[in-house]
Amino acid sequence: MDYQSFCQQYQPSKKELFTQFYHFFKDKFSVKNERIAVEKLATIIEATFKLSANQSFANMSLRQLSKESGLSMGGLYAYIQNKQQLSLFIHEFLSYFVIKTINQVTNNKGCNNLECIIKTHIYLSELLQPWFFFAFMESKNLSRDEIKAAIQSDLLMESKLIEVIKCGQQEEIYSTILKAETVASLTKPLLSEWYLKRWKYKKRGMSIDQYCLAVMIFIERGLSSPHSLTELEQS
Amino acid sequence: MDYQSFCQQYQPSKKELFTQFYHFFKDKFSVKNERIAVEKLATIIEATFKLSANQSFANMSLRQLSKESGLSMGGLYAYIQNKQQLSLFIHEFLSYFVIKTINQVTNNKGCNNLECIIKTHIYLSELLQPWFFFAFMESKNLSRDEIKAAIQSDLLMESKLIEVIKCGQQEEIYSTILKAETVASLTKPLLSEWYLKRWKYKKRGMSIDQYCLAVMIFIERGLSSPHSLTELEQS
DNA sequence: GTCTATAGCCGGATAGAC
DNA sequence: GTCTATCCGGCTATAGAC
Repeated sequence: MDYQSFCQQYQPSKKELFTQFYHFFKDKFSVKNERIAVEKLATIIEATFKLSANQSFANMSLRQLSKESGLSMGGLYAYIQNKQQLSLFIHEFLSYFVIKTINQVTNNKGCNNLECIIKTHIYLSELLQPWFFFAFMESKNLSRDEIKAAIQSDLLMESKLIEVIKCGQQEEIYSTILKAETVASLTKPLLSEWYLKRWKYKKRGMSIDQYCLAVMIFIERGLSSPHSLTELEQS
Repeated sequence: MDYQSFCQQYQPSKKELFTQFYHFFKDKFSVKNERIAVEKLATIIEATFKLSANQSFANMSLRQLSKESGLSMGGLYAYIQNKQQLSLFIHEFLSYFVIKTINQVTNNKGCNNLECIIKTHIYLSELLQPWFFFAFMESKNLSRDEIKAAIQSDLLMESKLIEVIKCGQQEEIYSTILKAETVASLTKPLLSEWYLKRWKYKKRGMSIDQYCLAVMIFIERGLSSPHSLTELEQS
């Protein structure tokens, strides 16, 4: 699986994405016309990403947002009840969407190896980079309960990693110098790195698949037992 | 070198730290009595860390800060010219302090190996965890020029890493599958992970030296050339 | 050096016309 | 559905007493 083939199967168009978004929170919007709502929501969310990427969500005023999105202040409030809810919407939908996609991928492909899980996460974070970036940066401002909900997709990813690693360790494909939990924990920041510092790698001319490869080399080697290392080196 | 010995040599007391802080910005404070200023600055900065850890610097009001630090609103303004400057002070001093310490360590010890550089960074980030956390989270709100300045310690670290890795590659101790720049880039998020998620590892009972060991295993293996891998495994 | 009191502004949110 | 106009609270920052 490479990025291109992943996209063909799982990349939603902007319209598809925000249609799902609309239906996920349907009853919360006073705007009932789906066609209009989907379009405006896309504008609002994207403007939010743009503005809070430079400053931060807290520093973004709704006046700025209204200007950037082309809606009036009043118009904005047809889509959100208050500012905080806007942030919440983003967190909750991302969490839902990530979990859904991860489950899809792992089920469909019978893909239960490290490489597949890691690539799925990196590819997803590429497709939804502003979402991931926002969720990472603004997670602090959620209330306890909201954090719990938003963290689920993170936990799912981590548990999938641990599961696969433990499995490999039992089959003695992987070394047990490091606990599965430790490897999983060290893997996660390598996944975040891609969407947090994407500009850096783009600038350097590193493609997403090259990045995945580098991460895989790191992890596979960190996990490799002595007799498998020589093979790895040759491949 | 372990954490304890690092502390003995480099850990500043709170008083020492904020005395340096005071002198670094001396002319900016209207309070001239050093004894008083150092003490109050410590209170203010620590209150800032506490408050912006839960919310964010942007969401922290100066009223909250005045309550938390025990100074009145007016009193605060003897130490800062405005809110933004408070954030700037933290970034600038941290950058200065990190660069200073890294240079000290690498010079004193003739410590020019990967392990030493990585440990230095992780140990430092432990000593100054709130500073590092703050700098990471609030870096977005700096202006372009300020970012450049604050990023210097980051660059220094990265260039030191690259240098050492390239050196090892030339001596054929390290493999060249991955470019030195790539390994350095993948290493940095592993360093940040410790101060960003410290509670997680504390809770799990993982000590800082255990964490360093795990990171070193990851990286050394990612870099190891085939003939050195077997040795590594046995050690 | 530090406080209280207050100026002045800006941001979130709402009412009501269209 | 969307806009304009406006309210009101809270924020940063300052003036001036002690």
